[in-house]
Amino acid sequence: MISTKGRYSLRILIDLAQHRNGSYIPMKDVARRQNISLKYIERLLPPLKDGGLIDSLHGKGGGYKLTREPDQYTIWEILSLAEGNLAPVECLREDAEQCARSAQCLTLPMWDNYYKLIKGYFSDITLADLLKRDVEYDYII
Amino acid sequence: MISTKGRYSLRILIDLAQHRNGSYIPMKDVARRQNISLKYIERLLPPLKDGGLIDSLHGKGGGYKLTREPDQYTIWEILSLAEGNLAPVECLREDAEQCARSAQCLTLPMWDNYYKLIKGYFSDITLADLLKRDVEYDYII
DNA sequence: TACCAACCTACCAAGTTGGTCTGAAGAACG
DNA sequence: CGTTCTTCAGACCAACTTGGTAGGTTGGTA
Repeated sequence: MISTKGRYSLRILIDLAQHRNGSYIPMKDVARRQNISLKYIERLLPPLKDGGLIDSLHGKGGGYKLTREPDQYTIWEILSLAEGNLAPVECLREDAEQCARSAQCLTLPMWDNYYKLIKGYFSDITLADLLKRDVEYDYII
Repeated sequence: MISTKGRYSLRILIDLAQHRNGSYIPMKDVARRQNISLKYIERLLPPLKDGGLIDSLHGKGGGYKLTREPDQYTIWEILSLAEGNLAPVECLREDAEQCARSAQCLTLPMWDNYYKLIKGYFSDITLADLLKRDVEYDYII
């Protein structure tokens, strides 16, 4: 299951996209609109900022804003940063060392293709796609 | 991430398939071959048995065996039973009540198609497919 | 300099994961 | 009948993750 880390992060970025006007948007407003505790939101933002998805400004008139246009964010990028990683098994994580049994593993090809499949799916959807509802997310299987 | 519940369950069923001979196979043997503690294996089996994937017999000469041929098991079925459910978000679980915001939810269609995608993927792979290595799990995206 | 908002750190309750341990009960076999 | 082998049921446990809350500090603007 996708945790609140991923789901809330998506909602925060959607909110920033919907209310973007060039200046910084305080999280107090996002928290109120999205009905998420401000304190919890603050814990979700550092990875998004470190990943370069958002820009921040301290102090009065400060807040956060998107660094790009909504169609320049893929959902994969957002979820990966928010959740840490989305690999289905340990041995497919980016930072994983090669598993000793990988050559004989009967399930690894299945996990590997699964990972590619979901990566492809979420990489083809952008933040802008989510903003315009009524869009069908086509896929062929 | 797929937990050990799902991954070990798969390995147990693969083992039962590889060593099937019509009679019951004691889990002691499976535990030794798969290098998984017998006690932990015993905790994974009830859902698989309740789901009708395996049959058991008490006592001497007893153990577990598959109830069908390996090509009659889909990976989706196995993982669903072992993991409980694989829905990416709460509102897509079988037992979930309709979410109040579902009509306006900007992300629900994305989750819904994601769920269908992975369900389709794992439903097209059978236990028999895993047994014959070198098989490519084709997908189109 | 006052104010505001990001930012950092610590803390906490509840649930999940990945086990272990003890024992009961059913079935076969000598 | 009793032993042996196996499933099966249940309690227990440590470590980790999730989903928060609380308090205070820093940095920037007006």
